[in-house]
Amino acid sequence: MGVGLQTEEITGRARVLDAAAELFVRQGYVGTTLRQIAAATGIKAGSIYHHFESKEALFVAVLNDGIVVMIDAFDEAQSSLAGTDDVAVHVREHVRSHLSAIFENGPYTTAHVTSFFSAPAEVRAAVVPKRDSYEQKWNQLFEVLFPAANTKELRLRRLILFGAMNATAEWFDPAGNLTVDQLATAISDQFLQGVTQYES
Amino acid sequence: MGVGLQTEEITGRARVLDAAAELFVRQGYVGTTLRQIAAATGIKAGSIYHHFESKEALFVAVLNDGIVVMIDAFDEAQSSLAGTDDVAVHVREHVRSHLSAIFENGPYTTAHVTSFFSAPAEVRAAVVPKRDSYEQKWNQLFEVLFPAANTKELRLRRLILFGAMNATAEWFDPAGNLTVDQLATAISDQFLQGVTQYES
DNA sequence: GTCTATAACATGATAGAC
DNA sequence: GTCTATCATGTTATAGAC
Repeated sequence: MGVGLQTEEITGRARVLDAAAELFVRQGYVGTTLRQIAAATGIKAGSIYHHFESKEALFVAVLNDGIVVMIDAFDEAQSSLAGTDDVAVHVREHVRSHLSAIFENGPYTTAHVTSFFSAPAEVRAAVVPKRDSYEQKWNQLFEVLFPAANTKELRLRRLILFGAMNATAEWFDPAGNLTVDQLATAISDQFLQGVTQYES
Repeated sequence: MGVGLQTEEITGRARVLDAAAELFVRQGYVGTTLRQIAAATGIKAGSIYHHFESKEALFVAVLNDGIVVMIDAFDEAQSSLAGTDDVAVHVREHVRSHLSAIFENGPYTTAHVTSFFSAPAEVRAAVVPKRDSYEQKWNQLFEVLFPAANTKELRLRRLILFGAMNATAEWFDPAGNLTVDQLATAISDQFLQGVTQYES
């Protein structure tokens, strides 16, 4: 639900969540302490346990919110594309929506893509259902857009695209020369046409 | 130098390094303790300080060895391609060599690609020179292969490709259905031609 | 080169007052 | 809902014996 990011009533729980998400992005799960999260929230470490039963539960909440943001962005993009048939437009718009979730929707999605794999097994297990449902949306999209390819091939292509997109969280600076939109176009073009356009 | 991986004389230092690399891959830097590394080596935690002056220095050594493996693999691939002009062959062979370094050359390279960005700033700074020299090799390769593109474009394409390649460390299972060679072909094809081949 | 022992400190978590 | 105080444990790192 991206708690605390959209409404005025920012509860104490949401403020803890916001602070935690930001710190997890910068320092990872193990590298972030409850004392740091508490300090960033403006409370003391012990008080966090009024909102979450453990550090792991807090992490699960952050990662889950991260996918929810991505899922919402995906659905919105899909709605806005209802009247279009152009494969390239569909791909570009969904790539843009995924990157936008990472760079323009707070730290939740960024925390998800950067620290899902390094999360403790129990945390990953708790997050996997929603994460799977997001991946299924992409798989289904690809099956519609590329009916000539088989499921296995498309899954591989999706993993390659996800790798390229999620890695941007590690090197792309939205305040730099390139905008998120331009980055989305570059990745989408690359995914659709490759680099053959540059061959001499 | 990939210490301890190639010769018979496996020094105590190299055995610590090997154990550390493997644990860093599985648990990350902060998630791995000196006691675990010592136990995996067959010594006690305090003894590690005979070989390395700190945990950070040990991490730096692992990450640096990881790039050295990649650099060696790159140079070898380049030598073996001396007689070929085919752009696709060059790209495929270098992609294969990069993936081979991750999946078939011990845990050093894997540790590098999975935990470079989450490493402490001082560690990253110590590793950056060699890392840069590897990236420059790719940039130079691309400028030769795609003379029609400008430097900025090629840097962006390289980052997209690196994202796709390095992310495989997180999901690809070399013991599964797909071989490393097949994975390399898929990524290389995707990079060169995109998915347009599947468009209806 | 490895050991034991320990210093010095940080961590997640709990209990009970306000 | 937040506080203080504290527990139990784990952490890197050091010192000196063997």
